[in-house]
Amino acid sequence: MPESRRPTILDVAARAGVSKSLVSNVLRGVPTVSPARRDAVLRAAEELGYRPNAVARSLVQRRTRTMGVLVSNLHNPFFADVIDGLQAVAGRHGYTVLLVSGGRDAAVEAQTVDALLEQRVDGLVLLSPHLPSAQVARAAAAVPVVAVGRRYRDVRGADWVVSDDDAGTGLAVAHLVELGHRRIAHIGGGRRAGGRERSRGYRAAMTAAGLPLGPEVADDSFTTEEGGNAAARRLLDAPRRPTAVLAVNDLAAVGAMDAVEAAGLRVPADLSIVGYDNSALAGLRHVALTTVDQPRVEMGERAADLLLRRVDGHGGPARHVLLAPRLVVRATTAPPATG
Amino acid sequence: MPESRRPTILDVAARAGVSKSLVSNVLRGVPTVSPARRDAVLRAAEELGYRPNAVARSLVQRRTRTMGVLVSNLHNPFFADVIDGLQAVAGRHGYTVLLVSGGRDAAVEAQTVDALLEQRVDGLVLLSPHLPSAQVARAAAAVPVVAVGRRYRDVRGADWVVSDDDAGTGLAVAHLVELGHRRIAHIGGGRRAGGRERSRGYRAAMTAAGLPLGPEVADDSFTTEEGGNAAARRLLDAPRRPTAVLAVNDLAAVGAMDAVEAAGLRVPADLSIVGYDNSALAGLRHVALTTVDQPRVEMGERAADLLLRRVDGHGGPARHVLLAPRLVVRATTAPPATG
DNA sequence: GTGAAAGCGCTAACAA
DNA sequence: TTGTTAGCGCTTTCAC
Repeated sequence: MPESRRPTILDVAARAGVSKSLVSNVLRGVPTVSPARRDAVLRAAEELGYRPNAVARSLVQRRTRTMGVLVSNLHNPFFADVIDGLQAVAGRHGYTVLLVSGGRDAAVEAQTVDALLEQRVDGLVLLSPHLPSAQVARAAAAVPVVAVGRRYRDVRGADWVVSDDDAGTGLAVAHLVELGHRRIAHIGGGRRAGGRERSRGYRAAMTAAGLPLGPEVADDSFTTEEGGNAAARRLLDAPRRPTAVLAVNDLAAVGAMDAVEAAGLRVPADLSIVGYDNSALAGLRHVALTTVDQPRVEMGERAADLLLRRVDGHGGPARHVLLAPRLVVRATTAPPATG
Repeated sequence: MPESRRPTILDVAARAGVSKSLVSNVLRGVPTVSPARRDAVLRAAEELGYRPNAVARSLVQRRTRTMGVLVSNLHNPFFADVIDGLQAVAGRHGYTVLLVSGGRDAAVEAQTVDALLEQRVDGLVLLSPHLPSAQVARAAAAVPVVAVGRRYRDVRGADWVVSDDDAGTGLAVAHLVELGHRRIAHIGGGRRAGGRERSRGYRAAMTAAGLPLGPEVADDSFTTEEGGNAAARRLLDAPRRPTAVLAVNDLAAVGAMDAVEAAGLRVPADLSIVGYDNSALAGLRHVALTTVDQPRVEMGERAADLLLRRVDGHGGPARHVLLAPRLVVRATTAPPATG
């Protein structure tokens, strides 16, 4: 039950028998306060259960020491690690991270950004792949903005942090090639989940290895388990069956595994499969998927760094951070069956 | 790039040639404003890119129209749905949900609650199973508090919303009994993840069905895939092998599935397995786990309802909401092998 | 060392 | 219908 009225700095001052500015000084750790008064103030605050009002402080300081974070969808496990990284750095600098979910709806997302801006967050981190550039630009006109996982090339002044998806699929292809695979199929994600970059990396790496491309299928819908399953069924129908499949993400890879097993083939003996994201799913022993890991926590840390720098008034051109992914080899890849 | 100084209501007033209270009236939709002035104000606001300062508004109104939500761990997919429910109801009432993660650390969590309280959130939703009662009581002294997924019996004034775990495992046992199982083993979660209630429900249902209890193992560590795997290996060593296993959660169930298969048995032909939570994992075709679903979204909605009621000044004794779980039958349960 | 006073950007009486 | 005024709870000069 909330008490009748919450104590203010004036109540503390009255009880300690000092002025409110003295209370403020004590609470902010100003050193030029006599020990006696300091104790009196601290005691009074304690006794009253005084809690400073950050709203009032923010108003006069014209900064809230909060960073707003917009995520489109809390179900995407990718976000959790990024936010952990964000929060670690933010906390170290006395910042609170205010997380809001856009609820996967473009209109709601725009509103949500506005709400954050009205709350006067000192900066904004965007973890929403489908926020339109115009919205981002609008936000960036008000506060520093850094996007994670998506490049906003057309927005001046927004920093971004992404991981190098081109390189990631390159890593996967290199691994398969090293195992001896030559017919490496690809399930692409269309425009979703870094689909463009990942497919491009696949092609570049195949070409670099002197291997023929394909078979390759791609669609926005292939980023789910169902989609990966459907895609894999199509690939298995190909005249010469591939010996390995590189999927756009882990979910698609798991869907593909099922299709392969349903076709009476074994993973990895008959067909190797590589995913992307190193999600919790991939790490289950029941799945044990070879996959590509994005440095999610580091992405969050770097994003927070960039934002805090801007918030502290450092200007300059937009900064872009490209982080290297890492291959995680588990049990779904092996040399191709001979013959 | 943030502009030099953000426009205030005074800037808008000056540009529109009216007083700041008139601007305030227009922006708040007060009806007694002449159309001409209204248009002038709206135009001025638009031209200046004016965005109301919620900090100032909150200060004078002594309410922020925000609800703080503490989650202990963003990786737990349980939270995402609850928050979706929370946000849906909150949004409908003009409230913004401020989500913060406690980072799985008790000290950090306490600080985080304090930060939320200093931000003067109008109410608090606790989605953190291990926050100590003392903390909750402290918070509840300042603002309305509702806990989700945990009962705080010793905290006066905190509402809570939980799902009926006793009934949930009861449902699972009933399903297995109906299939013809009589030797139903149980992997308990100790004190974690509703372990107490779930194990109690298992025993009650077994007894009610006139079946002998056990074999049963339980430990805090059995709530992970690894733990479920270890637990299942122990159960399979039992003199008379059970024909079904009820696990404390989906992760443990998946771990158990692996142990069963590693022992050369098939699920569900040789052994049925039931999980708990209906996580995304359970729904994968690769897993297709029979499990118990908690009404997560509804839990969030109810929590928001309770909180908003309190925020609107409705007092009265603490309210407790107990929601019914639901059995989701998939492919890991079947009649026991005869003989 | 301490206190008085001004003001952050807004809302909400109250006057005009 | 519109404007004036007094705060909301705090920080921050600036005197003393």
